[in-house]
Parts: sequence; C-alpha cells; structure tokens
Amino acid sequence: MDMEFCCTPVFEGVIEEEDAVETARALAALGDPVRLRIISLLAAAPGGSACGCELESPLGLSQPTVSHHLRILRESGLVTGHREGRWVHYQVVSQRLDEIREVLAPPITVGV
Amino acid sequence: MDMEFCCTPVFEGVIEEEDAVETARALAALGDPVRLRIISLLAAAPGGSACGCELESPLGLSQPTVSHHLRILRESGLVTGHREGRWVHYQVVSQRLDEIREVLAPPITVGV
DNA sequence: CTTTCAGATCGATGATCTTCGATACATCGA
DNA sequence: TCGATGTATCGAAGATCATCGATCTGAAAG
Repeated sequence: MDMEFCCTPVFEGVIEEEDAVETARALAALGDPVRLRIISLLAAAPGGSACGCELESPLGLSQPTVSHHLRILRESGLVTGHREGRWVHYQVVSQRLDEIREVLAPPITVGV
Repeated sequence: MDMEFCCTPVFEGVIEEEDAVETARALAALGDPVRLRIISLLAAAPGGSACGCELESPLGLSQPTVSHHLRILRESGLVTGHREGRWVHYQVVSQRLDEIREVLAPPITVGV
C-alpha cells in the first residue's frame, strides 16, 4: 500500500482547500524541532540511516516519543523504515523533500 | 526593530536544538492550510497584495481569525503589511520562502 | 522455552493552537 | 465631532499535539 502525497504548488493559481490541507500536513511534519533534528541525524548518520534506538540519546527523548515522531515523518513520506532483524533502519526520502521545496517555489515568470 | 530569522541548513552537520526551534517555527507557520491559502491568495491578487478584509470571504473565516493567521505569517517573516489609510496591504516575502527552501535543500555533494 | 531488546501502541496529562464574539484602536468621511 | 470601516487584541472554548509510563509485538540470543 503506497501513499499519495501532495504536490500542488502554492503559486499556480489559488490553492484549493483540499490541496492546502495535504500540503500543510507535510509542512507541519517539518514544523517541529524534534523532527527536523531527526532528519538531520539520519542524514548525518553513516550510510544515511540509523535505527530508532540511536536517536533517543541525542534527542534526549523517550522511546515512545521518538517512535511517535518517526511515525509522523513516515506518514508524511519524509522517511522510510526498513526492518533489519530487531532494528528498523530509517532514512530520509530526499525526493520527498524536493517535492516540498517545489511546492514553495516562486511562480514561473512569464515575461516582465 | 527588525527580525532575525533562521537560515541553518538541515543537512550541514546535525542541526542544533536552538536552530531547529527557529527553523521549525518558520515551517510550522507554513504548516497550516489557512496560512498556505493566504499566501496563495496574496500572490494571486492584483499587484501581489491584498488587505485583510479581502481574505475573510474566500477563506470563510472571521476577521479576528484571519488577523491571527496574518500575525503568525508576519512574525515568521513570510508576509509584510503596509498600512494604507484604513487598510493594511499584505504581500508575500518571496525571499523568505527562498530561505526556507534552502534550509531543506540537499547537502552539497562532494564527490561520489 | 525463556530472556532480552528494538519498536509500536495505548491512555493520560499538560501544553499549544485554532476559532470566535466582544471590544479596543485607527483612519477616513460627513 | 460623530459614525462607519478596517485592523488588532482579549478571553474563552474546543481541538490538536507532544510527552511519557505501561504494555504489547516481534525477533534474536541463551
């Protein structure tokens, strides 16, 4: 079961309520200091991935809380998790970040 | 009194707690469907600006609520407001959006 | 089979956020 | 000066969110 994510640019006409909700969900997932640090930690980890247990200590948060944030990032398509024995290796989905950056990109200048 | 906004990239080393809070604040400001639509409405308005009173109807929200969201967008540097008689003309600060896009930009690839 | 450990889920709590009516402030027109 | 209009702020209600301890699942080790 794969997911459908938002891609509607903010600057091509007035964004519809429904599309705005989807896009806002992705941006809200990034709008939390803990989740930004998780992304940063994963990207900086050797091989670009780390298990949840490696995040608790640097974040200074409990295991359920880290798991909670990872779930939100997963549901927003910003990270993926692959089970490897007892561990789940998480890594950043850079394509997804590119998509979100595109949503905020300035309008296509047509002359002027 | 000018404001200091975040600019610390997520992918250049592990982002510090303090910087993460600042960056998250900006992204959280964008993480709301109403505020995304406000940005979209302002950008699509003739001259790229509109007063608060012109937003209430298309958003279907009360004046205090619209004012509340405009305040958050202002405090995040995403819009500016210029008083023109009784009206305050709001417009999107595209530079600020560029900054935020940069924060989410992929790391500088050094070989490989 | 039992223990151990990583991860997910549940339930509760406290904080934050969205929304609105009421109200105050500011500006213009009569 | 007075009323009308756009905006900001206040206070309250309801919803959402972050956080944790307790608990459950799943997998490896003994």
